[in-house]
Parts: sequence; C-alpha cells; structure tokens
Amino acid sequence: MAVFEHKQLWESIADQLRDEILDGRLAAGSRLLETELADRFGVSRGPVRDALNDLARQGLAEDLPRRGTFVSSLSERDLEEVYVLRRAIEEAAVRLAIAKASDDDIANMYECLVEAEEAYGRADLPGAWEADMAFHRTYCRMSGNGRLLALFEGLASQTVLLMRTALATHASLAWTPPVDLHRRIADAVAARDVERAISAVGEHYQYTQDRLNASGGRASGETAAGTAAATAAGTAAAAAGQRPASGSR
Amino acid sequence: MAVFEHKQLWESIADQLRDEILDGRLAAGSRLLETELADRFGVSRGPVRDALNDLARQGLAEDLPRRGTFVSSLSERDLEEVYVLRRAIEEAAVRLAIAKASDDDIANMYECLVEAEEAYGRADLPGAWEADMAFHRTYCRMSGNGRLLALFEGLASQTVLLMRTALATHASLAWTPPVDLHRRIADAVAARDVERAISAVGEHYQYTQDRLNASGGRASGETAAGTAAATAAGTAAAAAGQRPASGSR
DNA sequence: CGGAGGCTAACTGTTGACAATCGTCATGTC
DNA sequence: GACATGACGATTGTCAACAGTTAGCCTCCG
Repeated sequence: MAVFEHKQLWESIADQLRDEILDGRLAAGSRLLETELADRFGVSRGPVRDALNDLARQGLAEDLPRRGTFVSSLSERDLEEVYVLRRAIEEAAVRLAIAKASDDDIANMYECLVEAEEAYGRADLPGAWEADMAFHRTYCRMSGNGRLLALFEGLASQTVLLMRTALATHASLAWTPPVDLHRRIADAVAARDVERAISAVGEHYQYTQDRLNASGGRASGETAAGTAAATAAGTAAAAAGQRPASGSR
Repeated sequence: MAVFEHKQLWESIADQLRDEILDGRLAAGSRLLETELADRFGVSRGPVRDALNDLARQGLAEDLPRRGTFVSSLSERDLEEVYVLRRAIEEAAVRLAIAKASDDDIANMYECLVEAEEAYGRADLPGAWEADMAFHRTYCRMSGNGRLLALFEGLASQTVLLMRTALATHASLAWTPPVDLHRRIADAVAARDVERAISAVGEHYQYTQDRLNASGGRASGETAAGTAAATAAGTAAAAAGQRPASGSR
C-alpha cells in the first residue's frame, strides 16, 4: 500500500534510538544529550528534539523540563499501569477482532504463535518476546481500530523495555512467555467465541501479573539512596530523576 | 502540593489552541499555520511547533508531513474508535477505582454528578458536557493509574471536539447526556460492586453508541458490523479482582 | 476547449546561534 | 565541621534564516 513516503529525519533518529533502548545498548536512566545525539547523527538539534519527543510520547523516554531527557527507568508500578491498560485494550481488541477477522488474519495469528513457540523452544528469549508481541499485535491490528493499535505499540514498547531491565537487575527472573495461554486466546478468536476470548486475555494478564508479583517483590530493594526509596514512594523518585526507581510494595 | 512549575511556552500555546478548538472558534479542518500562529502569539515557530505536536498527539490536530497541520475533523469512524477505547479503559478504571476510592473521592464523584444534572436541567448543554467529562474523569483519576488518566484526557478532548462538530452539522442531534446511567455507575462504585460498575459502564457506552448510530450512522456497513458485534458481546466477565497496588500517598 | 507540463509562491523541515536556567563546585561563615 | 551563599559551566529553550518541497496557477499544445 505504501508509496515512498520518505521518512522525516526525526523519524529515522527515533527509530534508531528506539532500537538501541529496547536492545539495551542505551541503559535505562542514561541521559540523552541533544547536542551529543545531534553530533552523532550528523544533524542539528531540531530533529533530535522531535525524535526525543516521540520517544517520550511512547513512554520510552522521560522529559524533565529544562533538565534533559532520559531513557525511562520503569518501575514495578509502571509495569502494573502498563499491564492494566494492555489488558483493557486487548480485551476490547479481541472483541472487535472476532467480528472482523478474515481467515488470512487468523492464519497469520497462528503463524506468530508457532513462531513464538519455536523461539521459546530454542531458548531464544528475545526472539520469543518479539514473536509474543507480534502475536498480540496481530489481533490488535485485526480490531481495525487505529488508535487502539497505536496505543498497543506504545505499551508493547514499554513492556519490552521493562522486561529487559527487570531481567538485567534480577536475572533469576527467567521470564517464560505463556505460550499455552496465547494458544487459548488464538483458539477462542478462531472459534469466534467472544466471551472465551476475553476471558482468555484476562487469564493471560492474570498469570503475568501473578508471575511478576511473585518474583518482583523480593528482589527490588537495592536502589542506592535508601532514604528516598524508604519514605517517599513514587513522586520523589520520579522527580529525583534517573536512577532506576524501585516501586514500593 | 505543586511547586511553581512554570509552564513552558509551548504549553501555554497548546492550552490556548486547545481551548479555541474545543470552543469551536477554530473550526474542524482549518489550517494551523506555524508562521501565522508564531506571529500571533509573539513567539518563534519553535514553540508553536511543539504545541502543534502536542495537539496532534492528543488527537485534536492532524499533522500531514510537509503539508501542514489541521484541526482534526473527526468522522463517525473516529467516534467509534474513541468510544471503544473509552469503554475499555473506563471499565478498567472503575475496577481499580473501587479498590482505592476513599469516601472523599466518592463524595467528589457525586458532586460532579449533581453538577451535571443541574446543568442539564438548566438546558446548559456545554456545561452539562463539561460536568459529564468531569464525572468520568473522577473515577479515572481514582484508578491511580497515571497513564490511564492521560489516555482518558486525550479521548475526552476528542469526544468534545466530535460532539461539537456533530452538533454543528446536523443540529437535530440534541445530545442528552445519560445522567441516569451516570448515576448507576456512581452507585455501583460507591457500593464497591465491581461487576455492577463494569456493566454500568458498558451500558453507558452501549446507550451512547446506539444514540449515535441512530442519528448519524449511515454509510459503512463495516462500522455497523463492528457495533453489532460489540453489542452482542455484552459485558465482559472480569476475572477475579486483581490486587490493588498498595500505594500512593 | 481540455489536459499536460512547467513556473511561482508559500510553507514546512532543518540549521546554527543566542540567552535563560539549572546543577555543581568552591568559598565563606556560624 | 556543617550549612548557606555565590559563581561557573553546561544544557536546554528560543530565535531568526536557509533550503527543499508541495500546492496552485498559468501557459502551451493537442
């Protein structure tokens, strides 16, 4: 469908930075200097500004006025926020997707599913995550709701970022994508059973949150400035800036 | 609480433009010239660009690369997209709000409710809409989910814009806010009955979409199919209640 | 008279520079 | 010795200007 559509400069920059953030090359909390990036990409600060703006809009960067932008360091609280929204919109998505899905769409959905299962079988965690997201994206796209899809993209990016940082800090959390729950979603959509699809999505997120509550509670204590973490939970940490903030629970 | 936090230039500009768009002073589809606005506000094009960016992010303006930005002219399809998302996130919102709401919160919610009813009684439609939105915003804020609230704000703005244009084009649509349905939501939240609250939200949007389909909805069997499916789906069965994050303040 | 092609004008994308602001460090005082 | 005060450096917010592209119009040809 697409004609050439030259990408704007800031778009290319944003894509590049997005990749680096999600790959982990740009660690959470690291500073994103406008001048430095402008120098690095060989452009002026304008496009860099726009790119950072886009990243902030998507939740991958945090912009503190007059102080700079930093790679988002998402906390468990952020994770919970993201998951609540993902569950909400994905339940709506399957509801619509079932009404609109063509056979091709459903076949495509299953393709993503087996790809994820294979990647997981190969112990290729990054690949499994990617395929996992592709699966979720499939029915979000099927919904035919552009706003919903855009919203999903942002939340998915934040999820990936968060998973990466979580895995980096307490490596014991060997996250296993819930492939069987995915299959239940897919089957329900294929059977065009709205109720079952919605509850399958709900179960998926229930499982996910349980997993994270189980593993996240114990390991997050080590955030340098003990005083801040102990007393003022969210707001102080956010204002203080770039250290990976620990959620309080 | 808030320290002074001086507003950035672009923020003031965005607020001003937002007001004008929602007031109807800037008609849907009208062009937003960077140079002209810069001249008008007595600033350079930079802050204006940022402001327009923000408006576009919120869905109030549309940015066509290399061609300019225009005030969004939302169609019925857009309306449907917005309402699907609003329903999804508001169902999630009441679920959380019930777990976290203090008595003050609930009192505040009822205040918004009676305000809306009074405004509607006075045949003050704009006032009723505003209070309507304030009511919805109440429990979105109660959810304690910042992302959810931000999302709601954007969708609410788009709703207002759309209502305005719809009312302008076919004036026969004398839109009546569903005050009784609002009260059902409020009562369910106050009673801390999750199931009832969620289904009340669902009914609210069901009613709203029916109203709009009745008055506006010709063209596109596609959207009609979508609404029909959503209708048939009924209210989602929520999985077991999730643990409220212990939390802020 | 209708359509294709080129020209002009205007606007956006991008650039480099200036100035205000914030954080950091050093100094002075209690 | 610890805290408050001041200056410095660095970085963002803002500005004015340049260049490329787009839309509209006019002309020319069939």
